[in-house]
Amino acid sequence: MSDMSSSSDKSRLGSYTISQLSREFDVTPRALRFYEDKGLLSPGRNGQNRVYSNRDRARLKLVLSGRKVGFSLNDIREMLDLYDLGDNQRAQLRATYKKYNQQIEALEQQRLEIDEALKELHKGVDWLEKKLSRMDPPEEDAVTIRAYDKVARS
Amino acid sequence: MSDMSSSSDKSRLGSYTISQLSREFDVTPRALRFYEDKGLLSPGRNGQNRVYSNRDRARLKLVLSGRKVGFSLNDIREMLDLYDLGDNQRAQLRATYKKYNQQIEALEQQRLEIDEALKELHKGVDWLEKKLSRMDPPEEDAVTIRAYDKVARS
DNA sequence: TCTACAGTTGACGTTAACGTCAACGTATGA
DNA sequence: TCATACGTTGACGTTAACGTCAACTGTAGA
Repeated sequence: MSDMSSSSDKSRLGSYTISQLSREFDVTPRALRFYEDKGLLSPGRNGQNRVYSNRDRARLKLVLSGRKVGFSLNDIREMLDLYDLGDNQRAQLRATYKKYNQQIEALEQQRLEIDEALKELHKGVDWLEKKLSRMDPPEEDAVTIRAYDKVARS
Repeated sequence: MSDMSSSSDKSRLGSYTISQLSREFDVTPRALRFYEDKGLLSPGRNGQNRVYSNRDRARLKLVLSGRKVGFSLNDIREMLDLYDLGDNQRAQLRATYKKYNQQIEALEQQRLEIDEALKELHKGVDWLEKKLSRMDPPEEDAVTIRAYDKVARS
Protein backbone atom coordinates (compact mmCIF):
# COMPACT_ATOMS: atom_id res chain seq x y z
CA MET A 1 0.00 0.00 0.00
CA SER A 2 2.88 2.38 -0.40
CA ASP A 3 5.46 1.10 -2.81
CA MET A 4 4.40 1.44 -6.40
CA SER A 5 5.38 3.76 -9.16
CA SER A 6 3.95 2.21 -12.31
CA SER A 7 4.30 -1.50 -12.90
CA SER A 8 7.46 -3.28 -11.87
CA ASP A 9 9.61 -0.56 -10.43
CA LYS A 10 11.04 -1.54 -7.11
CA SER A 11 13.68 1.16 -7.40
CA ARG A 12 13.90 3.38 -4.35
CA LEU A 13 14.70 6.97 -5.09
CA GLY A 14 18.26 7.45 -6.07
CA SER A 15 18.88 3.97 -7.33
CA TYR A 16 18.77 2.85 -10.93
CA THR A 17 18.93 -0.27 -13.01
CA ILE A 18 21.39 -0.57 -15.83
CA SER A 19 18.77 0.00 -18.49
CA GLN A 20 17.38 3.06 -16.72
CA LEU A 21 20.75 4.69 -16.68
CA SER A 22 21.64 3.65 -20.19
CA ARG A 23 18.40 5.13 -21.46
CA GLU A 24 18.84 8.34 -19.53
CA PHE A 25 22.31 8.99 -20.88
CA ASP A 26 21.90 7.27 -24.20
CA VAL A 27 24.67 4.76 -23.78
CA THR A 28 24.37 1.01 -24.12
CA PRO A 29 24.30 -1.28 -21.11
CA ARG A 30 27.41 -2.81 -22.60
CA ALA A 31 29.19 0.51 -22.22
CA LEU A 32 28.21 0.75 -18.56
CA ARG A 33 29.55 -2.73 -17.88
CA PHE A 34 32.66 -1.83 -19.78
CA TYR A 35 33.20 1.26 -17.66
CA GLU A 36 32.80 -0.91 -14.60
CA ASP A 37 35.38 -3.34 -15.94
CA LYS A 38 37.74 -0.43 -16.39
CA GLY A 39 37.17 0.76 -12.84
CA LEU A 40 35.23 3.89 -13.71
CA LEU A 41 32.07 2.79 -12.02
CA SER A 42 31.35 0.34 -9.23
CA PRO A 43 27.64 -0.05 -8.71
CA GLY A 44 26.22 -2.20 -5.95
CA ARG A 45 24.34 -5.43 -6.45
CA ASN A 46 20.89 -6.72 -5.78
CA GLY A 47 21.48 -10.41 -6.13
CA GLN A 48 23.45 -10.50 -9.33
CA ASN A 49 21.90 -7.40 -10.81
CA ARG A 50 23.68 -4.07 -10.79
CA VAL A 51 22.21 -1.26 -8.74
CA TYR A 52 23.44 2.21 -9.53
CA SER A 53 23.31 4.87 -6.82
CA ASN A 54 23.18 8.61 -7.27
CA ARG A 55 26.90 8.66 -6.76
CA ASP A 56 27.35 6.21 -9.60
CA ARG A 57 25.10 8.35 -11.71
CA ALA A 58 27.21 11.40 -10.94
CA ARG A 59 30.37 9.56 -11.83
CA LEU A 60 28.82 8.44 -15.08
CA LYS A 61 28.08 12.07 -15.87
CA LEU A 62 31.72 12.90 -15.31
CA VAL A 63 32.80 10.02 -17.48
CA LEU A 64 30.62 11.11 -20.36
CA SER A 65 31.63 14.73 -20.15
CA GLY A 66 35.24 13.62 -20.06
CA ARG A 67 34.78 11.57 -23.19
CA LYS A 68 33.19 14.55 -24.87
CA VAL A 69 36.33 16.60 -24.53
CA GLY A 70 38.49 13.79 -25.77
CA PHE A 71 39.89 12.27 -22.61
CA SER A 72 40.60 8.56 -22.76
CA LEU A 73 38.90 6.30 -20.29
CA ASN A 74 42.25 5.88 -18.66
CA ASP A 75 42.66 9.59 -18.14
CA ILE A 76 39.19 9.77 -16.72
CA ARG A 77 39.79 6.91 -14.36
CA GLU A 78 42.92 8.54 -13.04
CA MET A 79 41.11 11.75 -12.29
CA LEU A 80 38.21 9.91 -10.73
CA ASP A 81 40.53 7.87 -8.58
CA LEU A 82 42.06 11.02 -7.21
CA TYR A 83 38.69 12.25 -6.07
CA ASP A 84 38.09 8.94 -4.38
CA LEU A 85 41.15 9.30 -2.25
CA GLY A 86 39.25 12.16 -0.73
CA ASP A 87 42.18 13.78 1.04
CA ASN A 88 44.18 16.71 -0.12
CA GLN A 89 41.59 18.39 -2.27
CA ARG A 90 44.11 20.85 -3.56
CA ALA A 91 46.44 18.24 -5.00
CA GLN A 92 43.52 16.61 -6.76
CA LEU A 93 42.42 19.83 -8.32
CA ARG A 94 45.92 20.59 -9.48
CA ALA A 95 46.32 17.18 -11.03
CA THR A 96 43.06 17.60 -12.89
CA TYR A 97 44.08 21.10 -13.85
CA LYS A 98 47.26 19.72 -15.35
CA LYS A 99 45.42 17.05 -17.28
CA TYR A 100 43.08 19.65 -18.69
CA ASN A 101 45.94 21.80 -19.88
CA GLN A 102 47.67 18.81 -21.41
CA GLN A 103 44.52 17.88 -23.24
CA ILE A 104 44.21 21.43 -24.51
CA GLU A 105 47.75 21.26 -25.83
CA ALA A 106 47.11 17.92 -27.46
CA LEU A 107 43.99 19.13 -29.20
CA GLU A 108 45.64 22.32 -30.34
CA GLN A 109 48.43 20.27 -31.80
CA GLN A 110 45.93 18.14 -33.62
CA ARG A 111 44.29 21.23 -34.98
CA LEU A 112 47.59 22.44 -36.32
CA GLU A 113 48.14 19.17 -38.10
CA ILE A 114 44.68 19.30 -39.56
CA ASP A 115 45.32 22.81 -40.80
CA GLU A 116 48.54 21.68 -42.44
CA ALA A 117 46.72 18.88 -44.18
CA LEU A 118 43.97 21.23 -45.27
CA LYS A 119 46.50 23.56 -46.84
CA GLU A 120 47.95 20.73 -48.88
CA LEU A 121 44.52 19.52 -49.84
CA HIS A 122 43.52 22.97 -51.05
CA LYS A 123 46.63 23.15 -53.13
CA GLY A 124 45.74 19.80 -54.61
CA VAL A 125 42.22 20.89 -55.35
CA ASP A 126 43.42 24.03 -57.06
CA TRP A 127 45.76 22.04 -59.20
CA LEU A 128 43.06 19.57 -60.11
CA GLU A 129 40.66 22.33 -61.03
CA LYS A 130 43.16 23.90 -63.38
CA LYS A 131 43.95 20.56 -64.94
CA LEU A 132 40.29 19.81 -65.39
CA SER A 133 39.47 23.18 -66.86
CA ARG A 134 42.17 22.72 -69.48
CA MET A 135 40.81 19.41 -70.69
CA ASP A 136 38.35 18.75 -73.42
CA PRO A 137 34.71 19.00 -72.42
CA PRO A 138 33.18 16.17 -70.40
CA GLU A 139 31.81 13.19 -72.26
CA GLU A 140 28.44 13.41 -70.63
CA ASP A 141 27.94 16.61 -72.60
CA ALA A 142 29.10 15.14 -75.85
CA VAL A 143 25.58 14.49 -77.04
CA THR A 144 24.48 17.93 -76.06
CA ILE A 145 27.46 19.40 -77.81
CA ARG A 146 26.82 17.53 -80.99
CA ALA A 147 23.27 18.76 -80.79
CA TYR A 148 24.46 22.31 -80.52
CA ASP A 149 26.80 21.63 -83.40
CA LYS A 150 23.94 20.56 -85.54
CA VAL A 151 21.89 23.61 -84.71
CA ALA A 152 24.82 25.90 -85.25
CA ARG A 153 25.55 24.36 -88.61
CA SER A 154 22.01 24.64 -89.82
CA MET B 1 86.02 -2.39 -65.29
CA SER B 2 82.87 -0.38 -65.73
CA ASP B 3 80.21 -1.35 -63.23
CA MET B 4 80.96 -0.07 -59.79
CA SER B 5 79.63 2.74 -57.73
CA SER B 6 81.07 2.24 -54.28
CA SER B 7 81.15 -1.25 -52.88
CA SER B 8 78.26 -3.59 -53.55
CA ASP B 9 75.82 -1.58 -55.60
CA LYS B 10 74.62 -3.52 -58.55
CA SER B 11 71.63 -1.25 -58.90
CA ARG B 12 71.19 0.19 -62.37
CA LEU B 13 69.94 3.69 -62.52
CA GLY B 14 66.32 3.93 -61.65
CA SER B 15 66.11 0.81 -59.60
CA TYR B 16 66.26 0.58 -55.84
CA THR B 17 66.43 -1.97 -53.09
CA ILE B 18 63.94 -1.92 -50.28
CA SER B 19 66.38 -0.39 -47.86
CA GLN B 20 67.43 2.32 -50.27
CA LEU B 21 63.88 3.43 -50.69
CA SER B 22 63.04 3.12 -47.03
CA ARG B 23 66.04 5.28 -46.14
CA GLU B 24 65.27 7.86 -48.77
CA PHE B 25 61.69 8.36 -47.59
CA ASP B 26 62.23 7.51 -43.98
CA VAL B 27 59.82 4.63 -43.79
CA THR B 28 60.57 1.13 -42.58
CA PRO B 29 61.00 -1.76 -44.99
CA ARG B 30 58.07 -3.30 -43.18
CA ALA B 31 55.91 -0.41 -44.33
CA LEU B 32 56.95 -0.89 -47.93
CA ARG B 33 56.09 -4.56 -47.78
CA PHE B 34 52.83 -3.67 -46.14
CA TYR B 35 51.97 -1.24 -48.92
CA GLU B 36 52.71 -3.98 -51.38
CA ASP B 37 50.42 -6.34 -49.52
CA LYS B 38 47.70 -3.76 -49.74
CA GLY B 39 48.21 -3.34 -53.45
CA LEU B 40 49.71 0.13 -53.34
CA LEU B 41 53.06 -0.94 -54.75
CA SER B 42 54.13 -3.84 -56.91
CA PRO B 43 57.89 -3.88 -57.33
CA GLY B 44 59.65 -6.42 -59.51
CA ARG B 45 61.92 -9.16 -58.26
CA ASN B 46 65.50 -10.07 -58.63
CA GLY B 47 65.44 -13.64 -57.45
CA GLN B 48 63.37 -13.26 -54.34
CA ASN B 49 64.46 -9.73 -53.60
CA ARG B 50 62.26 -6.78 -54.38
CA VAL B 51 63.43 -4.33 -57.01
CA TYR B 52 61.74 -0.96 -57.06
CA SER B 53 61.59 0.98 -60.31
CA ASN B 54 61.26 4.71 -60.77
CA ARG B 55 57.56 4.17 -61.25
CA ASP B 56 57.36 2.40 -57.89
CA ARG B 57 59.25 5.26 -56.38
CA ALA B 58 56.82 7.74 -57.84
CA ARG B 59 53.89 5.77 -56.51
CA LEU B 60 55.48 5.65 -53.10
CA LYS B 61 55.75 9.41 -53.18
CA LEU B 62 52.06 9.64 -53.90
CA VAL B 63 51.28 7.22 -51.12
CA LEU B 64 53.26 9.21 -48.59
CA SER B 65 51.84 12.54 -49.61
CA GLY B 66 48.41 11.01 -49.43
CA ARG B 67 49.04 9.79 -45.92
CA LYS B 68 50.24 13.24 -44.98
CA VAL B 69 46.89 14.77 -45.75
CA GLY B 70 45.04 12.09 -43.88
CA PHE B 71 43.91 9.73 -46.60
CA SER B 72 43.61 6.11 -45.59
CA LEU B 73 45.64 3.54 -47.50
CA ASN B 74 42.38 2.35 -48.97
CA ASP B 75 41.56 5.79 -50.32
CA ILE B 76 45.01 6.04 -51.78
CA ARG B 77 44.81 2.67 -53.40
CA GLU B 78 41.53 3.56 -55.03
CA MET B 79 42.99 6.71 -56.51
CA LEU B 80 46.12 4.92 -57.62
CA ASP B 81 44.08 2.17 -59.24
CA LEU B 82 42.24 4.72 -61.29
CA TYR B 83 45.46 6.04 -62.71
CA ASP B 84 46.50 2.53 -63.58
CA LEU B 85 43.48 1.99 -65.71
CA GLY B 86 45.04 4.65 -67.83
CA ASP B 87 42.02 5.47 -69.90
CA ASN B 88 39.67 8.34 -69.44
CA GLN B 89 42.01 10.75 -67.73
CA ARG B 90 39.21 13.15 -67.03
CA ALA B 91 37.15 10.68 -65.03
CA GLN B 92 40.19 9.86 -62.95
CA LEU B 93 40.86 13.45 -62.18
CA ARG B 94 37.28 14.05 -61.22
CA ALA B 95 37.22 11.06 -58.92
CA THR B 96 40.37 12.28 -57.23
CA TYR B 97 38.94 15.77 -57.10
CA LYS B 98 35.91 14.41 -55.30
CA LYS B 99 38.01 12.51 -52.81
CA TYR B 100 40.01 15.60 -52.07
CA ASN B 101 36.89 17.61 -51.36
CA GLN B 102 35.50 14.89 -49.18
CA GLN B 103 38.69 14.77 -47.20
CA ILE B 104 38.58 18.53 -46.79
CA GLU B 105 35.05 18.25 -45.43
CA ALA B 106 36.03 15.47 -43.09
CA LEU B 107 38.98 17.40 -41.70
CA GLU B 108 36.94 20.55 -41.29
CA GLN B 109 34.37 18.56 -39.37
CA GLN B 110 37.10 17.22 -37.13
CA ARG B 111 38.33 20.70 -36.53
CA LEU B 112 34.88 21.80 -35.45
CA GLU B 113 34.71 18.96 -32.97
CA ILE B 114 38.10 19.83 -31.61
CA ASP B 115 37.06 23.43 -31.20
CA GLU B 116 33.97 22.35 -29.30
CA ALA B 117 36.07 20.25 -27.00
CA LEU B 118 38.54 23.09 -26.51
CA LYS B 119 35.73 25.40 -25.47
CA GLU B 120 34.61 22.95 -22.83
CA LEU B 121 38.15 22.41 -21.66
CA HIS B 122 38.74 26.12 -21.28
CA LYS B 123 35.60 26.42 -19.23
CA GLY B 124 36.88 23.62 -17.05
CA VAL B 125 40.25 25.27 -16.66
CA ASP B 126 38.68 28.57 -15.70
CA TRP B 127 36.56 26.86 -13.10
CA LEU B 128 39.54 25.00 -11.71
CA GLU B 129 41.59 28.14 -11.49
CA LYS B 130 38.92 29.91 -9.53
CA LYS B 131 38.53 26.96 -7.21
CA LEU B 132 42.25 26.78 -6.68
CA SER B 133 42.66 30.47 -6.04
CA ARG B 134 40.01 30.30 -3.32
CA MET B 135 41.80 27.62 -1.45
CA ASP B 136 44.36 27.99 1.26
CA PRO B 137 47.93 28.40 0.06
CA PRO B 138 49.81 25.35 -1.14
CA GLU B 139 51.60 23.28 1.43
CA GLU B 140 54.90 23.49 -0.34
CA ASP B 141 54.96 27.15 0.55
CA ALA B 142 53.98 26.68 4.15
CA VAL B 143 57.55 26.86 5.34
CA THR B 144 58.28 29.89 3.25
CA ILE B 145 55.17 31.54 4.55
CA ARG B 146 56.01 30.91 8.17
CA ALA B 147 59.42 32.33 7.45
CA TYR B 148 57.90 35.48 6.04
CA ASP B 149 55.64 35.57 9.07
CA LYS B 150 58.59 35.54 11.35
CA VAL B 151 60.32 38.32 9.50
CA ALA B 152 57.18 40.38 9.31
CA ARG B 153 56.63 39.98 13.02
CA SER B 154 60.13 41.03 13.94
C1' DT C 1 3.47 -24.17 -16.76
C1' DC C 2 4.74 -21.43 -20.47
C1' DT C 3 6.34 -17.12 -22.14
C1' DA C 4 8.44 -12.53 -22.02
C1' DC C 5 11.60 -9.65 -20.46
C1' DA C 6 15.65 -7.98 -18.11
C1' DG C 7 19.94 -9.04 -16.55
C1' DT C 8 24.45 -11.68 -16.13
C1' DT C 9 29.12 -13.50 -17.49
C1' DG C 10 32.44 -14.83 -20.77
C1' DA C 11 34.77 -14.43 -24.97
C1' DC C 12 35.71 -13.36 -29.59
C1' DG C 13 35.25 -9.59 -33.32
C1' DT C 14 36.24 -4.91 -35.18
C1' DT C 15 39.58 -1.17 -37.44
C1' DA C 16 44.28 0.77 -39.15
C1' DA C 17 48.78 0.67 -39.99
C1' DC C 18 52.21 -1.15 -39.15
C1' DG C 19 55.79 -3.40 -35.09
C1' DT C 20 58.03 -7.29 -33.67
C1' DC C 21 59.62 -11.68 -33.61
C1' DA C 22 61.04 -16.26 -35.68
C1' DA C 23 63.24 -18.96 -38.93
C1' DC C 24 65.49 -19.12 -42.96
C1' DG C 25 68.18 -17.85 -47.60
C1' DT C 26 72.07 -15.54 -49.98
C1' DA C 27 76.06 -13.03 -51.05
C1' DT C 28 80.41 -11.18 -49.74
C1' DG C 29 84.73 -10.03 -47.92
C1' DA C 30 88.50 -11.19 -44.72
C1' DT D 1 84.76 -20.91 -43.55
C1' DC D 2 82.80 -17.91 -40.50
C1' DA D 3 80.73 -13.67 -39.51
C1' DT D 4 78.00 -9.90 -41.13
C1' DA D 5 74.65 -7.61 -43.61
C1' DC D 6 70.56 -7.60 -46.17
C1' DG D 7 66.60 -9.84 -47.71
C1' DT D 8 62.42 -13.02 -47.49
C1' DT D 9 57.89 -14.98 -45.70
C1' DG D 10 54.65 -15.93 -42.18
C1' DA D 11 52.19 -14.85 -38.18
C1' DC D 12 50.95 -12.91 -33.94
C1' DG D 13 50.86 -8.33 -31.13
C1' DT D 14 49.32 -3.51 -30.43
C1' DT D 15 45.52 0.22 -29.11
C1' DA D 16 40.61 1.89 -27.81
C1' DA D 17 36.14 1.41 -26.87
C1' DC D 18 32.99 -0.97 -27.16
C1' DG D 19 29.68 -4.53 -30.49
C1' DT D 20 27.95 -8.95 -30.92
C1' DC D 21 26.88 -13.69 -29.53
C1' DA D 22 26.06 -17.48 -26.82
C1' DA D 23 24.35 -19.55 -22.97
C1' DC D 24 22.19 -18.92 -18.74
C1' DT D 25 19.47 -17.16 -14.51
C1' DG D 26 15.62 -15.08 -12.31
C1' DT D 27 11.11 -12.99 -12.00
C1' DA D 28 6.49 -11.86 -13.03
C1' DG D 29 2.22 -12.26 -15.34
C1' DA D 30 -1.44 -15.08 -18.00
